[in-house]
Amino acid sequence: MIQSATVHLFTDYKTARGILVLKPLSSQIASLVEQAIRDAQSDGTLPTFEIPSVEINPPKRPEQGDYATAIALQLAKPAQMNPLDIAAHISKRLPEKDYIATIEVAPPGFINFRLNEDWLRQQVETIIAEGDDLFKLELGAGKRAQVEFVSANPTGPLHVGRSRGAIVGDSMARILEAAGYDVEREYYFNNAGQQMINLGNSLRIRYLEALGKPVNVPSEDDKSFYQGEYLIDFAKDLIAEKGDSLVDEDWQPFKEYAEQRMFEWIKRTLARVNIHHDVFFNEDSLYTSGAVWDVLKALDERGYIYKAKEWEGASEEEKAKAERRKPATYFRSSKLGDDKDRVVVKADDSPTYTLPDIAYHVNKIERGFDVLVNVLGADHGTEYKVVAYGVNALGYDASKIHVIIVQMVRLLRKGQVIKMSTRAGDYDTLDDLIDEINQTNESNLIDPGTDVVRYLLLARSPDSHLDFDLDLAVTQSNENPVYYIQNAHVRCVGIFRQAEENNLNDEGADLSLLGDDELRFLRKALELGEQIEFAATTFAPHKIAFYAHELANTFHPIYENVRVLHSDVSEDAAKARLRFYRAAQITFKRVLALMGMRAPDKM
RNA sequence: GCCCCUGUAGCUCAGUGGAUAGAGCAACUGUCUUCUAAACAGUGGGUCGGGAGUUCGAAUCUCUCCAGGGGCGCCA
Repeated sequence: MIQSATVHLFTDYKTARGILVLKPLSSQIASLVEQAIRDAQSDGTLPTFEIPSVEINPPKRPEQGDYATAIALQLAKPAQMNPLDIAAHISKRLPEKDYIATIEVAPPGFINFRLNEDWLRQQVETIIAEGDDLFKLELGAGKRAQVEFVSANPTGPLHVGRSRGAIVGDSMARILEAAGYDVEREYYFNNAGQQMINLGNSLRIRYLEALGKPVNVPSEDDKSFYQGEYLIDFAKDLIAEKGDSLVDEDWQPFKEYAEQRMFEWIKRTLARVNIHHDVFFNEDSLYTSGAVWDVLKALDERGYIYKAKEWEGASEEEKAKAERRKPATYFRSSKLGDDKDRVVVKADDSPTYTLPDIAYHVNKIERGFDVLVNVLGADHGTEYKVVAYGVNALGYDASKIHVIIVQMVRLLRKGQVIKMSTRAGDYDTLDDLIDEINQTNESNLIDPGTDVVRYLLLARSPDSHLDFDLDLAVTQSNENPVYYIQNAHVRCVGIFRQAEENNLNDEGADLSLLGDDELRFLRKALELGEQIEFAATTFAPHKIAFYAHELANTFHPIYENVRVLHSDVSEDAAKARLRFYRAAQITFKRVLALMGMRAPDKM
């Protein structure tokens, strides 16, 4: 009964590379409805008007079917007709499809679709056939996307605040991959600025201090000194390597050493949470290539550049001060809608961050990506705005750039907020956080805290401020959604482990033996396509985290009811159920992978 | 003062202009000799911050007010 079952969802959709791709049911139904409206228009039943995009969603109540649309209600005004009549006209023109059992019109004008249950049962085979590529969509097939995220300068270890953007960015990349895009992950950094010189100087001080040389260790008030203890460790390692041979050197060799160590550390931390960048883009290359000055020249040619000593709104004192200075170079962004003009070249002829940032985004666009995603922290909120003005001013299309602004993370321990600041040294690193979760976890997983961190930092709208509750993160019970989801996968694997001992397999399973419980799960599992599509097109990776929880929430009650290895379950039923759990396992594995999490076999 | 984000159940949060606003946790009551109880079943819980508007229909869109967070540098 398993033969020929895998064709239904993806018959029409193959990419150039020959990979099978699925199309979400809601999109398929939406095209049917759209066509039906067009048909009704061309035979004169409906007047001519522009058809809005047809939204198909699973309704809240099961008696309203599996999918529903309110399109007839929306068309009431342009068509100047009763919505119920419109719905009737549309549903009459909908073609028969193997996956649809019934189409009903419900007042005040909804069209409700119910899936064919035989077809639904056969999707067990589709899911198994798709495996790790389950619901790889055609949406981005043949297109390239780039996600830029983390982009922290190597001045300190990755702290929790930055980690949110890291997790969100990588999850976004995974979702775009699932949507069919060819995805590049990029990390933009600068190792040439004042911050890095400060880092070199700070390490030099720690180095001299460790050697017992007379040196003043700056206080916490000194913003140019990095207080972090890690520099004391670096200094010791440096002495072990080079002895006291560097005592007469300036900041330079110290900067190089610190940078290299710091980057290793950041990359190691990122690798721990399953994040790997394809490209590390150094801001400095925009200077050596001349791109920065090209941008300035191009802006100037378009009349967006002027020189001035002061800015509007300066106090008398500031004006007096400015009189004695050389003029700075301004970008006339206010002409494009900005609140004020921005300095792009300082009086000392060095550019501010704005100019290379514009050059960088121009560079990204010129590399030919179809979609660019930029994950930024809330403290950089205005930055992208200025960059977009600059990119547009140069005649490029800034609308290709999608910015995800992630709001702040606060770390809570026993209800108390823990302050985080890289420079002051009282930072809380992502490594520390993971280690703390690991310490209280009794599972056999390696580094279990990484999955907890990935989920908890993802499962919130980026627009929402995030309180990371450490007390919740370390609980190993149903309070913790991470284990709730992973446990669903563990339970599936457990069945197969046991089935093997009992010499039971799922070959030749008769899927018609699957009942309502299994159907409920399959309906939810088939929503994954829509979830991926929605998360990818609205740049909202947190959707997948919520969906994962809903899927587990559908699964666990079924697991209680639908037993495989009970004595009162017939062998045929057991085979069919085993086949079903194989599909369930694949679905959970896929969803966890989309979030960069592991699908453990045991916990 | 200006800009951005947030305000939904006791707590933490979902919610795409549509049908009776959802989930988890917490609280209470039950369920393991059978594939992991890190689970399941059940109960209670709401002026969707306030007000006005647009709409056949608003938690969702507009305006306004209130509260919290972030940003307003010739730092990045």
